[in-house]
Amino acid sequence: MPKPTAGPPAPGDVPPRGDARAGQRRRTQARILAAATELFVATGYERTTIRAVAQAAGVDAGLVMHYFGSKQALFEQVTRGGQLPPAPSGPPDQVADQVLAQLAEALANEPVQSLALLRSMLTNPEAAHTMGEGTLRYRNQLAQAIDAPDADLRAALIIALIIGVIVDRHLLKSGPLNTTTPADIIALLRPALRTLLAGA
Amino acid sequence: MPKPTAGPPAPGDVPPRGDARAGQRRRTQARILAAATELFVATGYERTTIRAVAQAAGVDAGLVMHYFGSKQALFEQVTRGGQLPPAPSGPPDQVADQVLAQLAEALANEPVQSLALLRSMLTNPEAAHTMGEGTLRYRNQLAQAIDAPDADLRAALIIALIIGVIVDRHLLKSGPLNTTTPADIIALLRPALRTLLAGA
DNA sequence: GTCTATAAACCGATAGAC
DNA sequence: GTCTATCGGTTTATAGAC
Repeated sequence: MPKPTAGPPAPGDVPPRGDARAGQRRRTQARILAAATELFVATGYERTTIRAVAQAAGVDAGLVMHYFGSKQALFEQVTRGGQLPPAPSGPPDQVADQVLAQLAEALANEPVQSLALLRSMLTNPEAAHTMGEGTLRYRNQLAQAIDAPDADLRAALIIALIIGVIVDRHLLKSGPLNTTTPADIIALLRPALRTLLAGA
Repeated sequence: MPKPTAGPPAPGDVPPRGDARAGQRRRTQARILAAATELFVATGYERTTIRAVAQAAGVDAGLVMHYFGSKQALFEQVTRGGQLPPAPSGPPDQVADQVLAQLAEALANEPVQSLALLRSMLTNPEAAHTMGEGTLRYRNQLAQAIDAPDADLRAALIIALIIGVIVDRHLLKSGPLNTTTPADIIALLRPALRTLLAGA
């Protein structure tokens, strides 16, 4: 069956004036982007094909290329905006609560842009590089809130813990971490985080 | 240059008796396995090609298939034997030290079989499944050493922390975690681990 | 025991019809 | 604005020569 004809042409539609065309284009682009996000998060960069994205969005593969230029550019569009939270600051006492609040938020609502990056960070060089830049920024600001000679190392361990927890819950999904409420998780993590933040 | 002729034929060699052939075969298989391990660890399952493995081992691509049957079977051969440490037990007080000792060992010497699995666990279903089985076993035994109603969750968080640290050090390699001695790392981790293990 | 040749499938990307 | 057709490249895997 070479012609599923899903959606976009809309046989009995209004005559396409300039505005209607632009609107149609925006909506189709958004549908492609949503489908690409879902597939990149689910299977990673390498296993996600332009053809599969097009099929999931109900359009042709050529159209995806026409709108986004290349597979790499499409991936960058998906992961753009997946920036980490504004980075905690202030007195060391409050930093723990801020970090835990951000983690709880990430555990409750799936941050799809970040998940697309996380899924491919071990196998795609571009994803690894983008992730590295993001964590570097976050780590530096986190280290400033730690009053200890090994603040950098402590910040790095905190980030490793956070990434491990998020990966387990949203990506690996194997174990108790994805059936437990965020509140229960951060309650157990609070004392551990305190020991890593306690510099002075 | 279609004929690098690297190694195996050995022009002026002894006439291949039965034993010599078997020895040659074993050595060639070992070379292929070593090359495959290196590439799987470095770039993951999808980006590692049979052709690249063959070239790195100095043999032909057809020979790799002849010996191992398929790419998937080759990957299983590489990751087999990558079993986790015997799992800690005993009084809760000693468990922390045992886990930290195992982690220090994994941080010092790269456990290549485990690293091959870790590299591909987010993008390859088989790798994810094998990892899931391994961590399930380890988590159950670890939970038995924790005297608390939420022992399973605590064990899962400990594993998430360990995986996060190992991934950062050996795979991502971005940050202070891969330039710090294992002793310094586990020294910072000990108090955090204690809070996660403290059930009673 | 090792390699050559090739099959069969799939990919990203391009050019152009409608 | 959307789709058809296709090119050129790469992959795993097989069959068979030496």
